[in-house]
Amino acid sequence: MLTKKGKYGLKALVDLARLAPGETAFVSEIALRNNIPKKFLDTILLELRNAGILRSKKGPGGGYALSQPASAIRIGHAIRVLDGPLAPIRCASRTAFEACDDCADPQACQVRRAMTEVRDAIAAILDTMTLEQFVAAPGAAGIVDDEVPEKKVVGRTG
Amino acid sequence: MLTKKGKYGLKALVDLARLAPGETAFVSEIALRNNIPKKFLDTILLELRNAGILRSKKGPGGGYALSQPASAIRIGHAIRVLDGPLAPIRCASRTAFEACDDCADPQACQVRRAMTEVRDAIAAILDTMTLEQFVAAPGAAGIVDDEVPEKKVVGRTG
DNA sequence: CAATAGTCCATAGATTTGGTGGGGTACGCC
DNA sequence: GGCGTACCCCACCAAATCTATGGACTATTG
Repeated sequence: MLTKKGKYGLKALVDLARLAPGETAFVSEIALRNNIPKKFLDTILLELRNAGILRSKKGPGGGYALSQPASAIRIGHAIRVLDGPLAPIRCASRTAFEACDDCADPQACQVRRAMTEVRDAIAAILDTMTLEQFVAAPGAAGIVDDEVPEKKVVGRTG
Repeated sequence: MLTKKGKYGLKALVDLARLAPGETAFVSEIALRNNIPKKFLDTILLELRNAGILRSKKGPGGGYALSQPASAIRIGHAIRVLDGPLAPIRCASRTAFEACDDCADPQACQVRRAMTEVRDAIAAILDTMTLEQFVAAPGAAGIVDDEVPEKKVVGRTG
C-alpha cells in the first residue's frame, strides 16, 4: 500500500522538480499547492532530506529543494524511505527480509515465492522510473482507455 | 500489502489443493497444519466460500474443499476477496476506483499514473497465476539466487 | 534582536489488523 | 429423535499503524 505519507511525499517531489534550477520552495507553499496538511508535510520532507533526496535551508529565504537532478532520483527510493519495503509481504523483501513466525521454512513457502515475483515486478517499475520521467506528464491524453468510473464500485476487483 | 488474512487464506488454498479429489478437510486440520489460529481461519474460509472459491459441508464428516479444480482458481481473485483491491492506492484501481480527497483532477495526477502501471504489473502476475501453478512447488531448488539473509537488515530496500 | 522557516519531540484520534468467545445451526449417526 | 460434530454468525477487543496536531527550539537573514 502506498500510504498518504508516501503519496504526499511523491507529490511534493513533483512540485519541487518543477521548480527552476536553484530555486527553493517553502513547506507552506508546497502544502498549499497540493492540499497537504502543512505539519504532516514537515515530517515527510524531513525524512526525505535525511535520506539525502532533498536539501534544506533554514531561516528567511530558506526552503526545500532537490539535492540532485530529477533524473537521478528514483521513485522506488523515495517510496521506500517513506513507506518502507516495496514487497507486499515482508518475507518477500530482498533486503528487508523478515521471516514470518508461522512459517517453518521460508524457502518452501508458496506464498513467499509468488510474492517475490510480485515484488520484483514492482521494483522493476519503481526502481527504473526517475523523478524526471515521473514528472513528465503526458497531458490528459495519456491514458485514453482508463476511464474513471462514476462512483465507487461494489465488487473489489481493482 | 498482503495481510495475514490474505496469507492464511492462500496457505489454506494450497492445503486444500493438495487433497485427493473429492476429499474434504476440517478447519481444525488446516489450522493445525499451517499454524493458523482456528477461529481466524474460520472467517477466512467462510469468505472464500461466499466468494464461490470453496464449498463446505456441515456436520460430522463435513469440511471444506475447493469448489473448482485448482487450475480454474486464480490467485488474484482469492487475494481480492480477502484483502481487497490489488492496486497500491485506491485511485489506481481499475474497478474499485475511488478518488482521493486531495486530488482535484485524478486524470492529471502523476502518482496515480505511476501506480496504475504498478497495479497492472501486479494484476498481470496474480490474475494469470492459477492455484495449480501456485501449488506446484519447484522444491527448494526453485530459487537459487534468492538467499535468505541472516537477520533483519537495517536499510529498508525491499 | 526580531522575524522567518526549518527541526525535533510528544501526543492523540481514527482506522485497520489480528484475534477471541459464545452461541446457533445443519448434518450424520446411532 | 437425540447427540455430537463442525460449519456459521455475531459481537467484541487489543494492538498496531496511519494521519495528523501542538509546541518548543534552532539556525539564518536583515
